[in-house]
Amino acid sequence: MHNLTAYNLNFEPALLKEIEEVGELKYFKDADIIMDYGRYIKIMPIVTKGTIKILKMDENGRELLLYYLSSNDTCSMAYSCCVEAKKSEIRAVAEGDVELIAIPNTKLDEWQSKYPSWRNYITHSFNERFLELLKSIESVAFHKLDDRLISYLKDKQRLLGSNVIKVSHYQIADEMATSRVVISRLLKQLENDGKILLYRNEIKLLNSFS
Amino acid sequence: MHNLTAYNLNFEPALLKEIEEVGELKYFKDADIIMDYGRYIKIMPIVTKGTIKILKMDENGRELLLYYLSSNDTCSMAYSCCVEAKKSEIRAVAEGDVELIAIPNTKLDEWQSKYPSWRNYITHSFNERFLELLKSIESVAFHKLDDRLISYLKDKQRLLGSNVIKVSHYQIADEMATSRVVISRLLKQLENDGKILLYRNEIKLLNSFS
DNA sequence: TTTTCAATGTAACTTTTGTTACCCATTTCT
DNA sequence: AGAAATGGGTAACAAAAGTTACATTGAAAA
Repeated sequence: MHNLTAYNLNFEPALLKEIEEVGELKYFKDADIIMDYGRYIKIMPIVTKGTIKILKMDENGRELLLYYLSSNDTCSMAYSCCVEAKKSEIRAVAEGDVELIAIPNTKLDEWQSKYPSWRNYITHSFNERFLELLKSIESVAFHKLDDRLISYLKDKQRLLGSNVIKVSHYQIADEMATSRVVISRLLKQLENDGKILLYRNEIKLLNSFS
Repeated sequence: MHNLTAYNLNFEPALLKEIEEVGELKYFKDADIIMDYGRYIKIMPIVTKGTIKILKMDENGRELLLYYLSSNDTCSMAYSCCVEAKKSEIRAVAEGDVELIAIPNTKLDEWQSKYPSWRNYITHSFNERFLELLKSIESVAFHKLDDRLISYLKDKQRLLGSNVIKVSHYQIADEMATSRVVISRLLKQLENDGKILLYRNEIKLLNSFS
């Protein structure tokens, strides 16, 4: 029913059966906050449909988009928070409709001892998230805003599978932890360079963009 | 002999025995590169003495200090690289003399199924490293250089257990991915504010610093 | 339709950071 | 000792990013 095999996770039948039994399907809609700063987490999510964005916030309320989770992904933060009963340091927000399987924290360690495929999955997830954080650090530490903006737009493009990105300058500024004026300025520059077209709440990436 | 119990790791006796058997003690001296970009990793280190710094490098050769590993810590990157046979994305460098136990990659998964304390240790390590990366991102994304420099100095202070930090402006600039002139300028400002004293290859943090 | 509001454009200015260039002092090498 | 290398101070300038302020435009609500 949850049909995780379809997504190439290669879980053992016995594990799939257990997931069927204890995993609870949950649904979220655009902009729903799935996980938040300082909140305790009692379930580990496995995303089955849609996209979740993971954000880090500073004391002054500015945010930074770290990475996206999509089908088959899980949140490593959630895993260790569950197992160690710690508070979340990040915020997870639904981008569009999201479906996920919620695994109760009581099962996580148990499955680690029983199922090699579960161990693989957890290790693999941690590694992927780790690499994404490294990419994120690289972006912020080594690249200027114009480059980062281009990366941001490319990520959106890949994620949406479309050259038309429906987003306001405010949203971009938020997710990149800068101000709207700066983003507008850089976007206008990209438009002047013939790489994008700007409309209200919409950016169109031209062929010359990539 | 390796005496890991002394460090509060709470491994089961049977696991300690296995570590005694297969773990190999390795020694490094200041500035030795323990792990490097693009290199395959076949062992997982558990630090028993000294400090290791973990760095990320960009295409142009600039580096950024991510965090330190000290006694009882392990490198999560190493763990997943071992298990998944992937190349390292980071560089690990000894700060002073370092002793570590090298665990062969063949044991990592096996112990996960056999020893709850090993699972705890791995999960805990991943979480700690994850949180350090988040701190690192927060620093670079949300804070200005002067704040970051103060954090840098505080970290060194804590690590060395001393108010006297033996380091050149060049080194600081390297680890913070900026230029020497900028660091000298900011340090001089801190000195003028009466927070530090500057000498050749040495910075003394005054009481008013913290 | 008129009003209201959110989204964007843009100028002018400040602050922060990076760069270049050249200085002097100390240490190390020959 | 003299030469060379390293570490640090500082000025002057350039580039990048942040800030403030205000105008314009399009969309939605009254």
